[in-house]
Amino acid sequence: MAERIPVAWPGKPLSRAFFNRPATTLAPRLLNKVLASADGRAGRIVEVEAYAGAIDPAAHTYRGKTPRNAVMFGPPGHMYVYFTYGMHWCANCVSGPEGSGCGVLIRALEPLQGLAQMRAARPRIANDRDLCRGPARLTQAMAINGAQNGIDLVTSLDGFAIVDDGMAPPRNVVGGPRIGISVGKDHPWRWSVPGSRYVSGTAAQRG
DNA sequence: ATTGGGATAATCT
DNA sequence: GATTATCCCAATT
Repeated sequence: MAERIPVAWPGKPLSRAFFNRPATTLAPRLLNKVLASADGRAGRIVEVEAYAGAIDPAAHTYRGKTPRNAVMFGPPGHMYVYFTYGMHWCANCVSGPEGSGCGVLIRALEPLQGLAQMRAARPRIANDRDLCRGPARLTQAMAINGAQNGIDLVTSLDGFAIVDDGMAPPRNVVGGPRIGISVGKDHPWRWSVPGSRYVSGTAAQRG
């Protein structure tokens, strides 16, 4: 049996049960949790989007299971990492119930630890605010790519976990429209920490 | 705040 | 074979 490698931020890794909720329920609850790696990096989740499978034309899983999206149809708590726009990786955590093809896209982090490693991974970025401000930026900063597709965030055997360090999600968050999609724009399934400087998008998109 | 270039895999016709 | 994609960056206004 492999040994669990502690991640960089103190707290309790989220359980399988925590992830086993519908994406639209899980997403706002992930705000203020911490995505952490075993190699010393950590960032607080400040922005997320839910993708709701068969009922959501913007979801990769809308048209059923394919080799690319297979992880999303698996157990909750695993990470679905996909490549897009010819150059970018984005990371989701699979939500429940298993088989529903639903997940939550992590869109932005407030960098907490491993800043030097993040800067090294994104050498052109002058401002630490922009290290993890965007779904493809945070994967670069955290060193997430296709090699992490399908890893289990609950056991954290593959070096990543989402931990609860005691900070509650913001109260009274409201969902807004998702970003970067061409269909399903009517669903208000994007949530962020109000007032956070580390949320992605333009001022208009942030509200 | 807005533009346009960048570069590729998966999926659809 | 064509299209589009859960975007980023640098350069402009």
